[in-house]
Amino acid sequence: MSRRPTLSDVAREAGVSVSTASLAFSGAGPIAEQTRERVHAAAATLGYAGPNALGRQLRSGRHGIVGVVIGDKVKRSFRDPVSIQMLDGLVSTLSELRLGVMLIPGMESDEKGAMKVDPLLETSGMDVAVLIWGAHVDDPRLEVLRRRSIPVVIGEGNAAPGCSLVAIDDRGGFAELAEHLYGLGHRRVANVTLPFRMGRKAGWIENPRDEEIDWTPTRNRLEALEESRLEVVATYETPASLVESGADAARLILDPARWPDPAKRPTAIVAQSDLLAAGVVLAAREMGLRVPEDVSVVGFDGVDLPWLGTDSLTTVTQPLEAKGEALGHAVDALLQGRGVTEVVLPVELRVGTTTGPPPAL
Amino acid sequence: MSRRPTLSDVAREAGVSVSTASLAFSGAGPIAEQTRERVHAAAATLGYAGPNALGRQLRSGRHGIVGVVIGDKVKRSFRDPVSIQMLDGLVSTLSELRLGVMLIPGMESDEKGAMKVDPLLETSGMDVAVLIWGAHVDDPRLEVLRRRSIPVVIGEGNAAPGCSLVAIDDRGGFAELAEHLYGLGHRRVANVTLPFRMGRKAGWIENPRDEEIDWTPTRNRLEALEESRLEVVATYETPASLVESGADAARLILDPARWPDPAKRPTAIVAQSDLLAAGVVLAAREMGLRVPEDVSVVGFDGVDLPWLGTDSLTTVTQPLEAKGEALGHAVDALLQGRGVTEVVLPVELRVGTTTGPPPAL
DNA sequence: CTGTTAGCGCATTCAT
DNA sequence: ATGAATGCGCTAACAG
Repeated sequence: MSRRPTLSDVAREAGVSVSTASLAFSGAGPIAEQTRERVHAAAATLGYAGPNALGRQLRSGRHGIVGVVIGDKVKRSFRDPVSIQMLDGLVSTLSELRLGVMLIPGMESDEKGAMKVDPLLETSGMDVAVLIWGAHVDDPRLEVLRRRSIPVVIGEGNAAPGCSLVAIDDRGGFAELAEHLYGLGHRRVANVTLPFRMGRKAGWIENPRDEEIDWTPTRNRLEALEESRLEVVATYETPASLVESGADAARLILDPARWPDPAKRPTAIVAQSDLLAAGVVLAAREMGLRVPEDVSVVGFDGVDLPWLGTDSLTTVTQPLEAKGEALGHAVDALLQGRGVTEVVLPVELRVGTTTGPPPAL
Repeated sequence: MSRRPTLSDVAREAGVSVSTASLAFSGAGPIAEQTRERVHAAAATLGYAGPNALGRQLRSGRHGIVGVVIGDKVKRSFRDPVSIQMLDGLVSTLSELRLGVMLIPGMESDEKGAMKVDPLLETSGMDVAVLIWGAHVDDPRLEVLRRRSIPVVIGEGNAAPGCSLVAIDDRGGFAELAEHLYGLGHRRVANVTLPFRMGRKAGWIENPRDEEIDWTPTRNRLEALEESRLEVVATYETPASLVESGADAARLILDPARWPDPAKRPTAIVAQSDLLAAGVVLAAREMGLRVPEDVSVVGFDGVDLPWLGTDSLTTVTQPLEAKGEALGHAVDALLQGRGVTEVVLPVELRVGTTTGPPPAL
């Protein structure tokens, strides 16, 4: 027999019924030790490697797979250590629940620029989907998932009806960051933001209040800063949380030509992520400015930036692995029928070496 | 009816047989346009979202899943852009083949330090497994996969019997790198290597030839350097391809106290990866040395290091995405029954700003 | 403790 | 062009 042996082959070889053989592997019922051994022996002689996953899955109605929608190409999504650490927590947690993580790029813009949902999301089998970077309004991915009745956990995004949510207190974090700067004596700051929504280009934002901000972290962090005691004298939107983008923004913001009146120039730059902030620091140095003597810089996330050398960013740390674990627990709750859950995780201000009092005029 | 509708529900609603309804969705047979529409209409009224993946999978014997074994925790594996870019090519290629990628951490050392294969690898359903960072001798993961008769594609590792392989010409690349340095006038170099095998600590290697090197990239690159016209005056093994590890190594290598006779000190540092090389550059600067005036540095991989500023590493670029695609094609070949394949991808020397003539004595 | 029976949802024969 | 029948591999009820 050249085909892969099945449970019934093993049962026949061991001289027992299929259901008994099944019990010998699953242990989900009473079985004589002797019988069990006989079945395993038969399995060994036949080279049977245990119950076939497909059969078990069909029977149980479970795929054992959680689709993780990263929302972009892998290399773009995972250039950011934030995603990776979160994914780490998620994978570990789900692995213990015997659930595998399937990566789904999520959405691609085709030639005409139209958004196309990844075919994997349309057809591939999964028990739950996790949108780690949230959903936007009228998100076509959410529609697909709803049509397929696949329950959804959203990380760090707009709460969507019927979806579980794991968020962080980024408003609170940004408020603390602002207070820290205010306390040091800063009054005027520039803001380097994350993208407002999908497919944005870099550029100045004249009036942030007039913009439609589809991406929750961006909106929360921006609003928290606007509501602080600091005056935001310039806002620059970046297309992605990348060092280069932060550096580009800083080069423009710190250009002396932009501030004919030194009394109006910002004394600190608030970046919405650590990668952006790192770019700001590098660009500032490149321009001959000292951080924090000439300009203070703050970020958000609390990721390790080993190449920043001896500096450490003043930032707000978010519990990335815990966020991944929380996503995993939300998945579990859904699968256990415990329904939709919502969690907001705390963040913490971490003062580093990139902030200090503003320079004297 | 509160349970999810099945194909037979749709068939009944449309007044056709199940097999006809199946054809209406798969298109794998002749069907009247009218009937097809009727079935789809019935599906719409019932809220049927297309054939259930589980049923189809059991029928076809295919999971539609490729297990990608990353060999460590996600955050450690993916701190390296090399893995990520490769994964990107792999995911894109497989996505077009309607195959999902399941992430498998692979192996963990338990409390006692014993290696334990990830349970997902033991039980989770997958059509093919990809070991992106190769296999070692007597790799327990390979044993598990062989027992389960899951075909295997190995990236960048030792060829294992019965497994497909996608490798790069890193020997050739390192030979070119060495020639480049030799041509500039260098004679003595220090070598900062990748780990020799799993679970290694950082440290000097007295005699590399005496060491058992379980990891192919490390071995290839090391041997190619040893076989070059350069004299390797010091070899330092790092525990991982990280900026910090490179910096640690460089601090020791460049310590003047180590080289009482300046005629013997290395004039260039050869790192086995770009991340290591970047760490070397940063540490050298920190120690007040100019690169390349005081010491030349080369790396390997050709990844983007935006935070290196205006410098660009002299390195060998490997086609990372193409490697991922090649892994995907190897998977496809296996699935199509085209059998085991082996590919070696070319690499290319890219001269940057971190190499120059050695300093005059 | 073990065997019998009955599906899980679907795609594929083979008839008609 | 459509329908009836079969089985992919397994597990859960139930009967013994």
